[in-house]
Amino acid sequence: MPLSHAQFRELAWKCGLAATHQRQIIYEEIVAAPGHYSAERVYADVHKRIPSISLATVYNNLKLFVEHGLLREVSPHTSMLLVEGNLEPHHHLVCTRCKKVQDVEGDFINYKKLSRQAPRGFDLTQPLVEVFGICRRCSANS
Amino acid sequence: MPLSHAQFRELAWKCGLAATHQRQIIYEEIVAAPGHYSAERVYADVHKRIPSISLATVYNNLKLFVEHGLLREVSPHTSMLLVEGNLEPHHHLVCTRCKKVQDVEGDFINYKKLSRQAPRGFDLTQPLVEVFGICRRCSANS
DNA sequence: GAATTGTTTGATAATCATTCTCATCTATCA
DNA sequence: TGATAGATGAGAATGATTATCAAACAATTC
Repeated sequence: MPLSHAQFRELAWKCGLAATHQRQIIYEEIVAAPGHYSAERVYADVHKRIPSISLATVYNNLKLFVEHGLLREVSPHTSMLLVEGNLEPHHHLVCTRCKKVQDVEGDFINYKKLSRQAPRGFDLTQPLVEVFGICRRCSANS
Repeated sequence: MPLSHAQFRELAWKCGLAATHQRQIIYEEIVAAPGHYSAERVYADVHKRIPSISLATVYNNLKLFVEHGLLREVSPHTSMLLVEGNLEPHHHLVCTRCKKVQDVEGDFINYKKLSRQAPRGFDLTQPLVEVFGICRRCSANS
């Protein structure tokens, strides 16, 4: 999904972010294919196109993109930053053993009940759910 | 909930773990009151009773207890190890901003649908669910 | 209850993802 | 053009966790 610089500039503009070359390449690499991307992975990919890129720049911009809603953080709770470009509502299945994350459709949740059970004031306008279990491969090896 | 050494020995016995003094105190400190305990917190509490305890020992034993089902890991996905003694089925509400975790009753999930939607082979026999949102305090400050 | 054997402990070093620092660079506007 | 704010790159710093390893201990056997 190669964006024109103008297109990216407009996107960044809406968020009040400067449309730098590094930002555009970082964004492109993530949006190019669906999936969950670690900072290291993004760094490796972007490094092929901008050899002088710094890992800190990747981290800075991933966090900025997430803050501004251009990317989604796969799990706001995880030990490793993972981002995804898929902004459609969906949830995640996480393997307790190997920590791998897979997407799952979300209509197994009764939102009415959930918000009734949540403490007053807890904002669930865009609830994101992570379901833990054991993936096929890990349950085979045990 | 002070356990006799004999009681703790029996508990450890079932898991094939030696009933050391350190282990008993660590376990007692967590089971004494409901709540989510970080390794540092447990270390601080246990340190009052066993000043020579090492942080590594706390980590080792928390992980062993979790492996053997004596404690539950609050989030298998988090950057900080948190454990709880509450083994009753329940789920967690996590604030995306401040990362604080609260308990929530679990019957907002349609397990039938969930397992239909999960990929074949994904083991959901004891699903643990984390729901992300924004806690009252954080949504007030924004 | 002493000897033996394997496990556990404590101190500390190592690891690893992430964040910080700061000098340099870049873009944009006055 | 020069000034100003923001972005970048290199590497050091951080902080939670893990690894290492000698010394201490628990459990089993005699």
